[in-house]
Amino acid sequence: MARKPPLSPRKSASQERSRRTVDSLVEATARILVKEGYEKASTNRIASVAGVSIGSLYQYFPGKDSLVAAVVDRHTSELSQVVRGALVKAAARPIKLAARDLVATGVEAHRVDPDLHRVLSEQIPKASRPRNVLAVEEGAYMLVHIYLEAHQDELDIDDLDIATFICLTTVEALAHAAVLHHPEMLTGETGKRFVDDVTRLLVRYLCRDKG
Amino acid sequence: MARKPPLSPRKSASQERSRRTVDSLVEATARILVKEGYEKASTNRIASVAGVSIGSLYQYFPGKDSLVAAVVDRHTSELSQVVRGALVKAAARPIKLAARDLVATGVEAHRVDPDLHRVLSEQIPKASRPRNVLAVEEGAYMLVHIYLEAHQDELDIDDLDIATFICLTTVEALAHAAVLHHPEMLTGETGKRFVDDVTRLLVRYLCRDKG
Amino acid sequence: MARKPPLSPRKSASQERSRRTVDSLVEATARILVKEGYEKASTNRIASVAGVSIGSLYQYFPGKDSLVAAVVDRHTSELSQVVRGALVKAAARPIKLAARDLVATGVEAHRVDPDLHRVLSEQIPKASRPRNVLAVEEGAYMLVHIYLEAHQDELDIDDLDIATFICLTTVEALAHAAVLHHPEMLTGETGKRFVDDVTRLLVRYLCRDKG
Amino acid sequence: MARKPPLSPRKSASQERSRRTVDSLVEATARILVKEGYEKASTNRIASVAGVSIGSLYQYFPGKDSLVAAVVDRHTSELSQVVRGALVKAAARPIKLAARDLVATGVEAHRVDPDLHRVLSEQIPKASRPRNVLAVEEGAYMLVHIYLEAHQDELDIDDLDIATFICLTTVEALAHAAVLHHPEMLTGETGKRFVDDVTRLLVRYLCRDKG
DNA sequence: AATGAATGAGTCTTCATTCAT
DNA sequence: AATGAATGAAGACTCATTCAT
Repeated sequence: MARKPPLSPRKSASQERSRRTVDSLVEATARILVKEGYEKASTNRIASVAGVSIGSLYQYFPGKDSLVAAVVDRHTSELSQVVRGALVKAAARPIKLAARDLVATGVEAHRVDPDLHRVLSEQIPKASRPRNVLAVEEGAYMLVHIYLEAHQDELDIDDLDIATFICLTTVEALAHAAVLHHPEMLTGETGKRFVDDVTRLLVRYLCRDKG
Repeated sequence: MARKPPLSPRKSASQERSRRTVDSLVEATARILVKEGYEKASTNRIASVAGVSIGSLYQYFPGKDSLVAAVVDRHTSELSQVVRGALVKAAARPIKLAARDLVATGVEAHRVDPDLHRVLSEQIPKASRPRNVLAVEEGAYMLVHIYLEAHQDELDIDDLDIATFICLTTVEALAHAAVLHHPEMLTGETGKRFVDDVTRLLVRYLCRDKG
Repeated sequence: MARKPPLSPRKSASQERSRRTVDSLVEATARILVKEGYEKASTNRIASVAGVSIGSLYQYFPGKDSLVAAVVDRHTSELSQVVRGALVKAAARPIKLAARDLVATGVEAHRVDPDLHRVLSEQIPKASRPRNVLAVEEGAYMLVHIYLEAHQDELDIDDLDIATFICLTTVEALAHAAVLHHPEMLTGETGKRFVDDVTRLLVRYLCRDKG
Repeated sequence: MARKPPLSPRKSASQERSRRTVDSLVEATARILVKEGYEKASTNRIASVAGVSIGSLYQYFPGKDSLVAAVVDRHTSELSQVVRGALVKAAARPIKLAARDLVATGVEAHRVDPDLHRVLSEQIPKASRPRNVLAVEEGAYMLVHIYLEAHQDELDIDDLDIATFICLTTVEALAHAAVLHHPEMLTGETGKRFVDDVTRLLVRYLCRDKG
């Protein structure tokens, strides 16, 4: 077995055909991951599902992990779009509404492609996660941090770092667990109640007096 | 590729000598997992690190995942002892104290063997997780559920299931993230503040009026 | 133990290079079978004797038995050519001559590659025998059956099936035993006498009056 | 894997208990051979089916092949009893009857334990066949040879060796093929006709004028 | 650029056999 | 004598990766 190759693609597919090749490879990887899991995702398999020769695969990706990383990247970008926009909007609203937005956004994000999300979170060695992911997390962190800072006078908070960490971790974990393990908790009446509850969790935690 | 072997051990070593063999195998698996990760934990490697022949390994474990499962089992048992006792004690106390206990217990549990815990939670295919784990989770769920039920009149809660889910998921996630990603947040003054904050998060969420 | 892989090859080598690879694998298998027997014919051994990597072997053959089957196939095809032609010719001749042809053909067939034939008949699990073999046997059966049917009036036979079975089984067994266990019986004067005798055996059995 | 050990048992089980142990081992081997085939007959398996420790197995048998050889031996002895007696009796009768006896004996012999016989003849490397087998074959050969010699004046035979060879090989092959591959040919009316036919095959071959 | 044949290190697993108890 | 834990050589097979065409 050869040594671990780098995670980034080999060349930025400039030409049209190349782009299509790269896309089908990433797409094939995602499909295999979802339908058959990480173990079954061998490079040969991926190439064949993508309708591309194994040689070409290695023309664009230095190795298996790089493909997985590309999938993570792509998925993260999609999340990013959902999250970034929503968060920026929320930043302009008062706490109670902003909190609700944050929660809703968390759930929304986890719903982008739950099957893929599950595989990525359950089967992919965290080592393969590219900078991308961190970027999003840090972005969210900063936005929330800044928001809390700006509203500090309305809030009952000592340590902004801790508060930011708690809010984000909590929302992420609840959205994640709800979408993946208790999807029934997100539909109908219960769904509304769940979002209400999580929002209340945040608001009461953050605000000076009772919410 | 070989058929997926079952997760449960092949025979439970009765004689003294074989118990030692089994122990060193499980121990070796844990060490490799922590130091080199799931991928490196091949049966040959495990056997060699355990100072045991590969044949003996297969005498007691049908395959790699069964060994990993044994490690998870062992670790879960250790957690279990910490958690179970603490939770039962907490069950007898008023909410504010109980909440603090819950939080402390969560942090405590994650501190049992953080390195191992990290590997197990980040790299082990969920499929390898044995019944054991679920048992503990369900146990905790029940305890909390019962507690909330018993204190329902003091609380501001509509849906007990949602509340239980939120409390446990939140505490778990925060303890997990804190121990693994922000250990500095758990020491000294900040540490105290962190536990305070999380406790407050729970209490304010649960209780009727201001916390 | 690995799952029993199928007997048929994985892909039929289209390019020049791969055809050579496949050929040397089959050839190597045959050589090992003859020189060292079935047990020694491991896939690694075969690949190494063929001067081919083990990976390539598995690219074309799903497992050991598939290689053996290919050898059987190849040998059977060679036999087939000898037998088919001779039998068809014999079909046009009167009984006494046809019988002698049948016997001679049987001996001839067993002489194609006696060493290989011995191994194949003595050491190869019948399960590894491909469709091919049956085809030849059935072909011969049909030819003889039809021949006897056509000459029924000259013959002293009640049950055509039994007669066909007896003739073929007998010739096969005698040719086989003679070639493999008593080659001396097939040379010079004795050889002639042997063929005469077997022919007489058939003719007297089949014909109405004295032979 | 260790070198090929000898084929003969280690010690003649003199004591009662030893005898039972040896018997159950041979019996277990036979059962496994019949029910699961040669490949599945591992020494550990045999010992466990025999209800004997693997250590004890090696106390009595130097290796796996020795066990198989013992099974062959046992089976051959049983055949031997059937064959020897019948053949000796037949030796005192005129040709036509003797021939019929020979044929009947052949069929009878193959019916002793057809399942075991099939496995032994199809799956056991001929190398494992002990002296025993040869002894029976040679015994039969001698008896027939002597018989033909004694009746030479009634017969139409040049070469006694050839004739003996032909008779025995033919009967063996037909009985074998009939029992194993066409059992339906041995029952009822067809069964009688089959034996008649084979007898006629021999008689006409051997006798001076038409049979 | 694309192709796909070839590679071989490395994994899993079995099983005949030994030997300490 | 019996036991069964331990051994490890050997075999089957995969899959990431290279490279000649």
